[in-house]
Amino acid sequence: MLNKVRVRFAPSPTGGLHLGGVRTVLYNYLFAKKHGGDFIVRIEDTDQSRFVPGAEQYIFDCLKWCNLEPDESPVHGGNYGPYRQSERKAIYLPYAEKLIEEGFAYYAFDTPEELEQMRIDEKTAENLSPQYDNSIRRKMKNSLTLSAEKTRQLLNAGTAHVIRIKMPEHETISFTDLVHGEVSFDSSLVDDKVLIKADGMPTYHMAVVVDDYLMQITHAFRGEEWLSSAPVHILLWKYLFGLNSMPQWAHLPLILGPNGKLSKRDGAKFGFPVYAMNWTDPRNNEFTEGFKEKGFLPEAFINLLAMLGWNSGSEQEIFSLEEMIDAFSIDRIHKSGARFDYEKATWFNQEWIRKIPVAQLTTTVKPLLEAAGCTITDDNRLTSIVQLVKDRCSLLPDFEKQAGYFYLSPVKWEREAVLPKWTSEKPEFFEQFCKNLATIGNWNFIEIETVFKNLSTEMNIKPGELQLPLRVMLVGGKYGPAVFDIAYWIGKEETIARIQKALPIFKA
RNA sequence: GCCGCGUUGGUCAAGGGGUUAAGACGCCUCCCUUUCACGGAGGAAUCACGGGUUCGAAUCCCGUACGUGGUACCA
Repeated sequence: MLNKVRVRFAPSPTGGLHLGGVRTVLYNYLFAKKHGGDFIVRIEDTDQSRFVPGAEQYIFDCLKWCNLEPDESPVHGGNYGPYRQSERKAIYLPYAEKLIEEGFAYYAFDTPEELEQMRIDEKTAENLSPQYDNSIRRKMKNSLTLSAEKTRQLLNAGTAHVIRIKMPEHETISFTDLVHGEVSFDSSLVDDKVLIKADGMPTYHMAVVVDDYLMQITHAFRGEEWLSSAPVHILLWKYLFGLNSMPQWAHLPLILGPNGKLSKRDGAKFGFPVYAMNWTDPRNNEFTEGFKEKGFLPEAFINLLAMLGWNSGSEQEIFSLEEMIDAFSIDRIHKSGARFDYEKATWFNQEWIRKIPVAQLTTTVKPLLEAAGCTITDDNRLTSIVQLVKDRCSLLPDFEKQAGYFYLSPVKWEREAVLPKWTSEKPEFFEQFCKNLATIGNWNFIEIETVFKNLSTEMNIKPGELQLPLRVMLVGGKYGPAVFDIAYWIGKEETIARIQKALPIFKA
């Protein structure tokens, strides 16, 4: 590659950041870093009616959480700004006017009502959604059908108008997509897309081309939903800047939900997140859950996303960001959409909980436990506890159950779990056990176990029949690591206290 | 409807003319553990369909079906 690699993620700040969006960011980022290039975030806020306050900040918060920081953006700065299209409004019109001069575009004065009427009038069984294309445009009110004088008149009078591209007739437009290979379209089947809207803002089509050129983008990754409008972009590049400077396109496969395209509805319906972080729409207070708050580690989140539509060709599935950068290549991106599997997603998280350094894990788990009511005064003790239980957790909130009882005495017990084996000599055992525990000088799990085993031998009760009741008394249920480890970390007094507190409830 | 893109177990996928068609998630059985996990050993389950081309097709070609995206002064 001759030029420095420059890629961009271009979201419109209209709501939460979707799984697919984050994956697009990730592939951009991986490719840029792999080739020593720049990753740019450009905000595509050309639709003022869809502007949502806070959405832009939210996007940057998500990128930060994922550790996918841009090199250039409205908040990170850069030499190709401004990075918000709304702030670039004045840039686009001259290019559109140039297209008109050269006969590649035209003014159109049709009102929204007239367009709607056209769609009704022209609709037939063979043409369910009529487009403003080469067959229709000669029936409409535009600078192609109006005299030059009339057009000038309308323009001077400030008549509302748009600028549309004039799609050529029967021309095959083809290009090589980095993911799909050769793709071609018949130009007469593509409509005359609006380039500049009546409010003077460019549409996406105009803005991507001009901005990608001005920002010297070399590779353009975007979702496959854009593939159908690629011919418009190709033509614009050809007319405006020449095909030689056009970025290489890579249309990424879609991420699908349990049935069809993945939507935030699916998340609500099936109980998994689809946004990177929690998002509340300020317009209607509609809340959508995020992976972060659901208890995913960012390392796991980007890892699982990377594997949805790409793989390294090896059997490796767990990748750190650095490993992904190293292994990434566009030619191993799949052509077909991938269905998102929440079970597998949680497996990735489980793997990452085990993989990241325990100190780092502890830092993220601590506030969770505190929020659940645990008072944590000794970080070293917490670290040991996290180490002890982390194999049992696949989502961060699992730590509340698996580590909470080290701080909070159980308030209810799974009596049913022990009742079947709860014979009359058991209470006797535990009362004596408490007395014996009290005599232990050096409180460690070997001592505790020894005392336990000795007494069970003495009373002729199988230790196995005693362990489960002990566990339930200490933690409240059938879970957690080895019982004697638990007793050790709870401490002598607390262990005895918990047994004595639970005993009457089991007797009843 | 029209146009584009796609189709390997339930899901993610390797493989791209000759393979017993990898591996992972999930599921099932067993071992370990008298908790739950982790770990270990097994198991069930796949090339959408129909035609070609070829000695030979999951792999190449053509149809069909299905899925998916687009068909806005939204991105």
